[in-house]
Amino acid sequence: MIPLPPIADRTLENMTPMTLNQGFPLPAEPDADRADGKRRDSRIQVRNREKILDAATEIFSMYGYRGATLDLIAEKAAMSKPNLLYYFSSKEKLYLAVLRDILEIWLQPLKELDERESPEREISAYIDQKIRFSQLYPTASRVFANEIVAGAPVLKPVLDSYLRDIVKKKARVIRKWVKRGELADVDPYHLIMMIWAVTQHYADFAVQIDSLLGKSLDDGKFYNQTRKHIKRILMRGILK
Amino acid sequence: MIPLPPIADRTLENMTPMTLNQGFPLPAEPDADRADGKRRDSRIQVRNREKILDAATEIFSMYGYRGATLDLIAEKAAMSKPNLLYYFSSKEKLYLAVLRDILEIWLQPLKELDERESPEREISAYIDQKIRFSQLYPTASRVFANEIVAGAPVLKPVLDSYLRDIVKKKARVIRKWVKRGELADVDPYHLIMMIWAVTQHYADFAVQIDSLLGKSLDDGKFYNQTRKHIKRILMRGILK
DNA sequence: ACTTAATTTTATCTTTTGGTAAAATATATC
DNA sequence: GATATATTTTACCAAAAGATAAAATTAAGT
Repeated sequence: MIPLPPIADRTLENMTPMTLNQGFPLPAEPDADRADGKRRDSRIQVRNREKILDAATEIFSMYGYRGATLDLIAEKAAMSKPNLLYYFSSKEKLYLAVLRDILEIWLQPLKELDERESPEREISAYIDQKIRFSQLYPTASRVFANEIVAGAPVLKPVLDSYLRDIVKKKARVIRKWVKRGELADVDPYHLIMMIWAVTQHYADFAVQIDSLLGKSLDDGKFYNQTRKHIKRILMRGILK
Repeated sequence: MIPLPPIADRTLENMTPMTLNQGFPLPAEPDADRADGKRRDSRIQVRNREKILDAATEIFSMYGYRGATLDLIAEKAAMSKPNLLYYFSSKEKLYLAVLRDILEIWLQPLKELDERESPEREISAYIDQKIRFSQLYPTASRVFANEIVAGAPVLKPVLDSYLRDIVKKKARVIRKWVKRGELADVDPYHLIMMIWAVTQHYADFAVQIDSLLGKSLDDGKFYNQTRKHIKRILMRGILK
């Protein structure tokens, strides 16, 4: 579970160290609300929280944190705004919940680069995972994109610590492959960035892809074509 | 000059064909305001419009259209809100003006792929242009990213027509190279998408890059390293 | 069935936000 | 330097948006 700090609106002076640093890392409490002894997760509770999170993910993915409104989210969740606020006591808490869910899946594929295997196999599998994520969770990817483009007001600490460490480890593995002569002399960090950029692009800029190619990753054929094409070029580019 | 339609908030029902289609293409009047016979572009006029456009670009780049507020923009432009509205009579008009400026530069590097030259030279130069754009106009790139991620409510028609045509032409050139055997058998569209994805990534996700690598394209050394690295991998990947 | 707790709705409040009106100030032209 | 015009400021407004209170309704436990 990745801990998330309170939102800091990095707006000129508004960006006090307080809001950004204090409280991080956090107790990592999934739904900070109602930590009392009451029974939760009733059928209705679970269903509605999920409905809200889904709706919120979609709205946040389109408009980012600031651009999204509880009215829009409530409408999409087919629910009154006060009712929504009954489940998530503030817009900020809702956003954090959404981000937490996304991070959980988003950080997963990173955890599997095995230096004992061939780079060909491992990197290929990694690309597969990333493009698969873009296919399965395009809206989640866009929420993430919005957050980063906005300057990562919430996720900055996560990028600076958690993600940074993971990437560092993976870079080490890649560097080892290079040293062993199994890979061309590539910079591990840039390679990882390239893979991220290309795979996420198909989710984040789906509208543009659709306008220009008339296709989306939903289309199984297009998905496979894209996947193979990316891999072909990248693998040719980095293998010895 | 690229014509821009009125903004359509693609929010559920709100997306009437009216707001989206009608009025496009537009008379392509740069600043739709004050088309009367009064003299414009006084020294002060020019300076303030520029100050506002700069501030607006920065705020829109962080928060997108919906998330940006005139108060924030006015503050960044060191100007009162009503004064800002004196120069751009609505948030929407201001956003359109910003987008117009961005499109103008953004669409430029696309116009130069010469099939009579070698793909090596041409594509290499193209990548250079794109990454250069990311270095010079990172905020502009993020405004664009926000607009696309949001579903391109304004730019959709431009993507569907203008950009589509340009890309189609360029794809033809690439395909010709492939047929001539000067390039590996790559899909032109995917190749273009890959180049866009990778080069824009360094501008759009600059915060993430900074967190993970501690660098930005502002740093000349890093810029060149990035540029060369991207080109090395991509060119190896596509050349015969 | 009855009681208690959980959920939903209605009404409302405050702040923010896009935008206007009109007065005040500065700038330019003669 | 007077006059007209352009620019800026001050004071507002109405609608949107985040949030709360309390009443009304529904579901659960006995």
